[in-house]
Amino acid sequence: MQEKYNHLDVEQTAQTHWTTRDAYRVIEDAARKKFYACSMLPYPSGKLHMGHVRNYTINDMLTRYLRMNGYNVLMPMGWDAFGLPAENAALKNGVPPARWTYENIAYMKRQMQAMGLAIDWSREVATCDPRYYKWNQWLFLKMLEKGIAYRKTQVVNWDPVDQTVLANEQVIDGKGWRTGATVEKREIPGYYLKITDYAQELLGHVQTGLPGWPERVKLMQENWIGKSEGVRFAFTHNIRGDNGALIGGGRMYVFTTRADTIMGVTFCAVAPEHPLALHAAKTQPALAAFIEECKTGGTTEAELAVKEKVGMRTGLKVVHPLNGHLIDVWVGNYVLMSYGDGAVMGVPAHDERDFAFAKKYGIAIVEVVLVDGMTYDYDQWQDWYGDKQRGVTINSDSFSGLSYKDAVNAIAHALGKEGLGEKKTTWRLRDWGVSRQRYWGTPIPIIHCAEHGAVPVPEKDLPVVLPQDCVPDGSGNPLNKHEGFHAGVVCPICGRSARRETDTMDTFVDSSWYFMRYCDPTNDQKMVAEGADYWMPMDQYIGGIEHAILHLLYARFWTKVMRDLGLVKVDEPFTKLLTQGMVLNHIYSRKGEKGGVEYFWPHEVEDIHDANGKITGAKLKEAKGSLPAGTLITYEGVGTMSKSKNNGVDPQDLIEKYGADTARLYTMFTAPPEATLEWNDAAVEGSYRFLRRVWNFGARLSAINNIASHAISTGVDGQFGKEAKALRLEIHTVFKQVDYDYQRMQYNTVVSGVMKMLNALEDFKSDGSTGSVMAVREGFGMLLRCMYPATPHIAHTLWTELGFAGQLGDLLDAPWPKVDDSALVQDEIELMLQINGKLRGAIRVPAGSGKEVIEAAAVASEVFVKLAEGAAPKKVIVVPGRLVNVVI
RNA sequence: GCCCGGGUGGUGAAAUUGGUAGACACAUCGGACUUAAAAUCCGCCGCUUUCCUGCAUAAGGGGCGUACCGGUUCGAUUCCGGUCCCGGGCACCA
Repeated sequence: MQEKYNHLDVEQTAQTHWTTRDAYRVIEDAARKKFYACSMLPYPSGKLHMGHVRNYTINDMLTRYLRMNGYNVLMPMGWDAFGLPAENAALKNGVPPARWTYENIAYMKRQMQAMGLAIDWSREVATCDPRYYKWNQWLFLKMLEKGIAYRKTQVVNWDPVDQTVLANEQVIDGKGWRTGATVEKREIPGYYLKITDYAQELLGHVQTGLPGWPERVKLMQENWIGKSEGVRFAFTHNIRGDNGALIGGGRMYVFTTRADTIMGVTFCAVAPEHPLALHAAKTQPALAAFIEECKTGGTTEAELAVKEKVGMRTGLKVVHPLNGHLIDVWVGNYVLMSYGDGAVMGVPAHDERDFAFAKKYGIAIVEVVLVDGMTYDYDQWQDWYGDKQRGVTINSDSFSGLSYKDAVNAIAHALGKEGLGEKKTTWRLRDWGVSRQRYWGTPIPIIHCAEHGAVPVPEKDLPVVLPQDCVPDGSGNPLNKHEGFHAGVVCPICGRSARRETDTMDTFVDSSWYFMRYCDPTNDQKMVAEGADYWMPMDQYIGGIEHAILHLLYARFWTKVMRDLGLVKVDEPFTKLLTQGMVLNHIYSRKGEKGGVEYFWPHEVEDIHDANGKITGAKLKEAKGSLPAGTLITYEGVGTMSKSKNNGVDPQDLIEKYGADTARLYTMFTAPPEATLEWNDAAVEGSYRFLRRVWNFGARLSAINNIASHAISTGVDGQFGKEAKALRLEIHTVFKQVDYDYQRMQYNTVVSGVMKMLNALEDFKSDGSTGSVMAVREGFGMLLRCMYPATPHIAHTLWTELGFAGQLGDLLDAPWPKVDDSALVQDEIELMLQINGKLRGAIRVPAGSGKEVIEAAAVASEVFVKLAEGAAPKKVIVVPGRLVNVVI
């Protein structure tokens, strides 16, 4: 074999071997234990980034490990190929999104192949392929039929200059990203999916049906779904609209989880779009202007939450349902029309936000809950004002003197008697709006007829194919102007000329079921074929923690819809979930003269540290453009790697310089899979060095005559000398830990274990006896199999070169090693000795000693005698195999 | 603002979840090999030397130490309460 490790040769040869064998094609086989291990499908942004490398290496390690353990393992791959970045690239380069996307896919696929991933490429899926998105359209039509999909207005970010809808990402500080114009909220019609119909089941399964999911993800989903029990009730009024009818039937509904405080209501607030607000604005120009002002700014929850809470009186009054007081109706910028009934009651005494609002506008504060006899201070909010558990109602007529629970029951009962309210469960979760005013997505299969309105495209006409030749220019959806898309379109009902819907679907639709399509990706008869019954549910899903809520919740919902339509049998798609941590890198920027921000690559700057070693800033290493070397650069901290911030690391450089095995080993070794990884490329060299050491050891071994014939025969302990026994104890002890770490997917310590194995083998002084050679061969054979899932190329080559393949077969399917218990037997063990909980020394006792023997040894030890100074032990705690603690 | 997670040496981290804190590595430094360099191999590597023994900044012992403050326990990186900082998500980025 070659004396020097040459990663190019090794990786090429191994990959050719696997390709020739068609090693990764898997077929459904009911006789074998199946395992479906899948990564979240990548967006084809151009190149792989380190997050991908990390994700797929985890997936690949799992796949190869399980295959050696006898499983029929599926590892598929696909492309989340629709989306905004392709349109942005088109704006920049004038290249149609389709071409850009397919070129990226081709490039990234080559990169994945160079990484040596055990992907079954025969199942590849691209979501922009009509054979795929046809089924998005098909299921959407089924949902329309079932009433799961419906149409209503949605609020979007509107750029008044470009006359286009903006994504939240395209709104920067309330301004359009390209025009700088102040963004407005605008209501337009769109399609929604009734995920709220599934809220209870989605919540229930989080709590009981997903034991293989991380607790933190389940908690996040639980909070997102946000079940709350409360009371929905109405204030009454006789305000009439222009048509003479009572607005809202004379009722203004609100929802509250604090019905016990209803007697403390001193105002109400409605959303700017609420019918009462719009009615009042007709006669009050100031109010109309205020409502208009509320429309500025973006739509994100974060933005609304930090916005100052402001309001304006409408002059309208409504009647309190229990005490008959007339209550002022305000318009509040913090009330959302899309949440509940678009109106809230205001109880300043017991809600922090209402308190602040009341102080600001001089609204009365009426204390109606007393906590532990504490004195209410009307000037200053205290946290206990909102404490419902310890409170007792006061100032509440017949509802006074009650606990929270009793007060809510009594008040709900009283409202019920009047027919003005009842207990209700509400959800924070909102229905899923799937309409996007964009080109590069799945066309929504609807035809608009002047007479019949929005008419579903007949199933036989699917797919509605997206034209491939559009180049977005930033002003609206190019499908509106694409004549071919609308040519010859007729209403399916009356046959008269009509227009296609030009909205496309949210790309979360694409990613909500692709993992079922992998089971039979080109089937043109069925959305999912029988293969899905074999592979689903997915056994292990792996992806970024950033998808903990939206993607995972939508995929769970979509699966349940498919189940209810009889397409699949599973309730939940993902049995186990591993949420990989983000790969972060430092971000360096500088404000340009014109106000824009320029980002710098980490390698272009040198950090400036304070006395504690913290980075406070940076300076340019070399001149760049008009900026001289040494120019001060702002350090923005760490953040996810992104193209726009110039802080991505291209794995291609690593692969070319050191090989895929080094890139894989490094990403696995540097941090545990679930942890955030702050990039630091100084340590890559070390991983390469380790592989070279493994290679060199293998080369030395192959030089020993007949090494291949020294197969181990377990259980024949007598054949090993003392040194060989010690080596086997070390190797098998470490292997036991490595195997445990494989099972819990803690791959960083798997790599540590492999390093420990090599250290032990290198330190071993062979006496040339058969036992010595056998122990080394056994140890190295175990090492190769342990490192193989992480670094398959080098392991495959050494395995073959050293003749292991001849005995145990191709490493792909070689049997996973077993711990030889006889190698773990020890005569004597060491226990730590603590006195009063402090470590003072150690004692040696025969293995398997009982508590009495250990106690006696501890008390008799030199350390104890010296420190106890004759005092008798008060208590002795023995932790088997670890330590003994004597309390005196 | 709200929800979730994290914080351990110069650096990445480990500690099988209450039992030897820093395994395994990276970097720096010191040494071997070499005419030299590279490569390789070996060694040191939390703080405290105004805590003690010592000529000693050698060696040994002691004390402190897992973001910070407090608590539970024979024993806390691990459990509980509070604070600070960092990261992820917040429904049209994916």
